[in-house]
Amino acid sequence: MIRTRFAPSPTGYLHIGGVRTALFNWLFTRRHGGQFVLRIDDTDAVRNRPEALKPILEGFRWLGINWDEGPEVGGSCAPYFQAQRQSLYTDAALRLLETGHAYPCYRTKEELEAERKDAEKAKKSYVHRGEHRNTRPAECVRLHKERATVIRLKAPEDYTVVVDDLICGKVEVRTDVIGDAVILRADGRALYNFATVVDDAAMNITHVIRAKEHLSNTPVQVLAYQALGYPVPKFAHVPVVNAPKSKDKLSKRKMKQFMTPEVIAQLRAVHAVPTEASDEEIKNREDLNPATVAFYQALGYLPAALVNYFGRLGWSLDDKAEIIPLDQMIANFGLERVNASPASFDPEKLLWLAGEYMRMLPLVDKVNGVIPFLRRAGLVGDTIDEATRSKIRQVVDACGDRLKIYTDVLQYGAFFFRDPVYDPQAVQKRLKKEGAPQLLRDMEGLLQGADPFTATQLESRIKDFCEKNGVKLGDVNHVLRVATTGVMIGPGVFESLAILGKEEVLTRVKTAKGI
RNA sequence: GGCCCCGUCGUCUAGUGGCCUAGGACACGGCCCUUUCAAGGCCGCGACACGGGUUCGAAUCCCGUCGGGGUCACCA
Repeated sequence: MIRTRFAPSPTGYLHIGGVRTALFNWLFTRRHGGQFVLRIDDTDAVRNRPEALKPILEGFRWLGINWDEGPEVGGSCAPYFQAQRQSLYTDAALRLLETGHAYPCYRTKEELEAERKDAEKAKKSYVHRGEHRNTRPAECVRLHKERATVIRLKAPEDYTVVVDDLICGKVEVRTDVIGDAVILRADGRALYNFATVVDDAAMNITHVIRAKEHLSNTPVQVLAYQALGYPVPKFAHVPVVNAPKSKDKLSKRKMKQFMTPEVIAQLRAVHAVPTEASDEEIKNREDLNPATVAFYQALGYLPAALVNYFGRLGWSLDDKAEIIPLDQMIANFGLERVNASPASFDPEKLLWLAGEYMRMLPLVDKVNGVIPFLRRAGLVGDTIDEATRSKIRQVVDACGDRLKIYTDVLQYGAFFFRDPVYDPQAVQKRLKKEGAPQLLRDMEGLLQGADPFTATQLESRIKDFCEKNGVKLGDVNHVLRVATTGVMIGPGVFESLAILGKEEVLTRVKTAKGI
């Protein structure tokens, strides 16, 4: 039985890099009918707030990445919070002390710092070897009982650790460059490197699929497995995700740089943030940063598109496939086809994919999907009656392929739900043009006489008008569009007029004449 | 600095010695379609980091150089 895990720390948001790693774990597990475990790495008590876990779980749920064991679902290896598993780490460390695989170390920070500097000066690896390395186990235990201190793992001498990585290949490291790593702090708390080993072993994890930055730590972890007498799992280190158009890691520490004025403007435009929020406040919203999943959710991306995109980032099915439905991805995902080199996150390709997924979505689903975003923007009320739903359906239909993400409905169709906001540029270009007022007067009559007030009826009448008067259809439509919608872009004019209805259209034309 | 990993169009990738004058996708440019904007169709731009080998033949194998990243914590 294949078992994998993902161990996020509760940061308050689901980072894109992490999602990609988690997705690879999940795909691999589902492909092989295994079990996927979510374990919460909450040992950093200062940084972790309990409520900071929720957004992460919600993010996974939204994407459809479900876990077989972990928070809220439980499992036979509970608890799934590392802060609650401390005794396991202590026991394991004590056992290592007793079996002669570990020893207490009383070196001060200053002494260690000096050692490190010497090593650097000598251009050698810094490898710490404590004075109690060769002290007898019983004596080590006694020493530690007498005065609790740091416990170090004893790296065997003259030995080569071999990590047979499923993505990176065989990596060999000699123990003479591996220091005796601290596994337990002086206050008794375990270090990450040790806690993961103990947990992964206790949870019977067979495949450790994690980010590349852990590759260098793996040899010392392998040593820990061996000292503990545990079977060593298979490792697969997936390359990091780089920032857009860059070779730098998409770092959690540099998230603010993605909150550009454009991004902030976009969040405002779709009402993803309170209107009264300042730019600075928005910039600090880690939960809405473009490096997080929630950002794309707030913009109305389809989760399936995100999954497809991240699945394709660093992994490929063949030489052609871009749109890969989930079932196909699960059926074909394999670590052999994961690229060993880093991949940059490309928001533009993601948007394209989002559009492709939106296009495939049935109209009913689009309508349901768009409603919360219309509501958030204050364009529809809490309850949607049949007439409103029907109107939304017409609007979404008229938007057609323009709708790539749900919030696009705001850009292309807001004027269907409120009075037009006249764009000065559009007014200048279309309504202030010579002949425009006369054209609008002509249109009033034409629109008045249109019956039924449908797109096809309007189209034939307007085309007829153009022919008789020797005007270009484009010129008429531009004026009509700006007069009734306030802007220069949007769905087809005929469809738009029909959706607005005769009465509303005439009102708007009248208003436009007065500008 | 030591150690480890990586290096094909701007980006995601195909490629495992001959099918490669390197294929696909996003982006970009042009044209067509067209009532705007999207979408669509066609065309185009554009890469094997560099230098040595091995071989009849190398993007693919070996060595070196350069470049990028990671890691060397009582962080995760």
